[in-house]
Amino acid sequence: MGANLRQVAERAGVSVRTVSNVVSGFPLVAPQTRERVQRVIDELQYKPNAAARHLRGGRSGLVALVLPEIASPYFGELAGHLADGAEAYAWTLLVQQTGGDAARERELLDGVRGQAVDGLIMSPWALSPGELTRRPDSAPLVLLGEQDADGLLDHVAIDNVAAAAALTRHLIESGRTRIAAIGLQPHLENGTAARRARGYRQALSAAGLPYGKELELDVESLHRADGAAAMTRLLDSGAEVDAVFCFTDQLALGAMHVAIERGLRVPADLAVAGFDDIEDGRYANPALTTVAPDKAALAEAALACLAERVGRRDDPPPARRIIVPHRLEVRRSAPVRG
Amino acid sequence: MGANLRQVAERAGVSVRTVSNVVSGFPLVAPQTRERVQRVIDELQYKPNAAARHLRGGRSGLVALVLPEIASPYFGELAGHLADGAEAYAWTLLVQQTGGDAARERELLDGVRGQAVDGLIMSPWALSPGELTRRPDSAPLVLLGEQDADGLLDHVAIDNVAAAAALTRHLIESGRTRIAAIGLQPHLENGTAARRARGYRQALSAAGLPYGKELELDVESLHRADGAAAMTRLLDSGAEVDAVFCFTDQLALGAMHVAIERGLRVPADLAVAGFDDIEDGRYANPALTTVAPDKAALAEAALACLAERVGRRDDPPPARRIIVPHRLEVRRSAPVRG
DNA sequence: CTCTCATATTGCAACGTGGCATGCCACGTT
DNA sequence: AACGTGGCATGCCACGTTGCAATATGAGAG
Repeated sequence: MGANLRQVAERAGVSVRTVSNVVSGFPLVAPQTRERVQRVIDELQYKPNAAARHLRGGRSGLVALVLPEIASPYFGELAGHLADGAEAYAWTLLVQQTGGDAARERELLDGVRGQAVDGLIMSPWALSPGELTRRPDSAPLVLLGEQDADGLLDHVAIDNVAAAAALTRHLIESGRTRIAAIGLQPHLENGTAARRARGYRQALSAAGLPYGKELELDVESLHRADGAAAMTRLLDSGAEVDAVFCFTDQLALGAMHVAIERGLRVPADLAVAGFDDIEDGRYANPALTTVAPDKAALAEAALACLAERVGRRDDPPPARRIIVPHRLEVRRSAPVRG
Repeated sequence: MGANLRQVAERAGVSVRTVSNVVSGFPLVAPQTRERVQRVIDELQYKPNAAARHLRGGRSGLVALVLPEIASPYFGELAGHLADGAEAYAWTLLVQQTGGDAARERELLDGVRGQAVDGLIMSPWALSPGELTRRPDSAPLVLLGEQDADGLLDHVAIDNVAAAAALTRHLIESGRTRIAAIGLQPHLENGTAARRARGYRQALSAAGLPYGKELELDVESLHRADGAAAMTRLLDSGAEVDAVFCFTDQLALGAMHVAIERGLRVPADLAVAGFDDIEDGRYANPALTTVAPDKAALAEAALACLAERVGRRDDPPPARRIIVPHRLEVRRSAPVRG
């Protein structure tokens, strides 16, 4: 165990309180006292005790990141930005995986580690907006991804409908007419897939192109294997397609892998596009066309939003819906002219 | 704020201590008392206060995972396993990124968040074995990756020399004779790259094949971009090669991307192999041959090792070197016969 | 009816910190 | 010389929990 305030105080010949004042930067300390105390602090390598500070002050300096899976590249990259950004707020990030399980999401929502966090940043999958809203007064919460709980909970996201529509338009403009979608998740409350599907259909419909059940493939989860399985189903179904819009890059990479293994040329025979702009997509063969959310901005906005809410617990600001920018990344898998 | 022990005690008409006994499962509590207290606990939704427990008991229930970059797929997957496994020990994982920076590694090694963690699991890059060993009596530490600090610090790893040699032998057996290596990091204290290089050279030398500076490419860091840059250098150098062994899958994916963009056929013209078995490699085009460390075992071993050390702080066990299994994953990028 | 013993419950103290209120001293003013 | 002022330092307490030791209760034996 390291030294505590009392030991520093005894050694410096001052009271515990004075040492505390020095440590916390309280101005009314005589320069020479401050210096003497500081010397003893350095000598004994005193480090403030986080537990005591937390108990006394009610702040732990911890923020929980609650997400389905940290191993997923999108969340991994986001977590990286969040961990970096958290430093500016003197926060440390704590990772909690839900696996997309409703019970686990509920449990973590109610209280991560017995309320020991200052706030939560959560990417909900299985929980409905209603359940997200109906929660006891525990730590402040900021959601990642658009939520229907608009006006009730803070959330930070990109405009999924617009982004999906833009990407679909890009496929149409490049000459594709039979465009399938992979990644619908009707079993999840998380509305992200539904929003991307809406943008996809809007764009097709605006261009007078067909869409319908045979071109829309559900997935259980968002791993590459799910994308691969969906692509297999699509190809086996005999449906005529010249482009596939996958709702995440991981799905797209799995789908593209199967297409290539089956002898299809990407993009000549089949254009493939994804969503998320994960690093893998950039170096895939061919490189993956995708929607690139500004992840750094997403992370920064989530932290700033949470910080504001934590700072004003007595006088809570109204719930905010923060939309961060995205851009289309056109790469070889679905080029401008294909 | 939630209810505390005192409030539960008053309401249940017992002492604070008895409520504590109920909560902690102390056996000497009369069944009906236990039941009555439990009812009040449920009523008030009492949740133990983590800060107070931490202050009183000295255990925070937190374990810091200190690594270069959480967004890197290998570390992301490992973190996923660690977070899952941590639950069995009632631990929560806390993520700290170093970016491979020596100063940052040193700082985190000395004390993450003012000693507020029960232990550290760290993947050092820039710190020398000496510096790792020479540290004050802070939280127990388990290192990921082989370390020269053998006998002084716990570490959990695979046998890098053997794995690299096995992979190189596989390339040789598949008929390759000019085998390059991408991924040496002479500027880092972390000996992993050096170990893989040693295995690579051993296998080449045993087969009577050439190796040397022109076939060994340094990288600054381990991103796909570094692999891509190294491959560009290699191809531009005019060196004759028919296989490339990259010391991580990320490097391999970057390298393979460049090779394919340059019109090389993988594996016909150039076999590419990686190391780590990240999910991207499995679905790359072509799928990446690699060394697959047993990441779940790695995580489990690290946690078990740390748990033992935390449990016996007064009577510390001798430092352990734990080697977990790996296997060769032969895929299309470097098949058996190519 | 008392003594013993096991079971059940309790009060006290302490973990290290920071808010609050107060004490002390020196210095300048009346 | 007495008084007020402001800078500086301090003691006490509470945050919520658990280890320790002590006490209350009831059953069974002598």
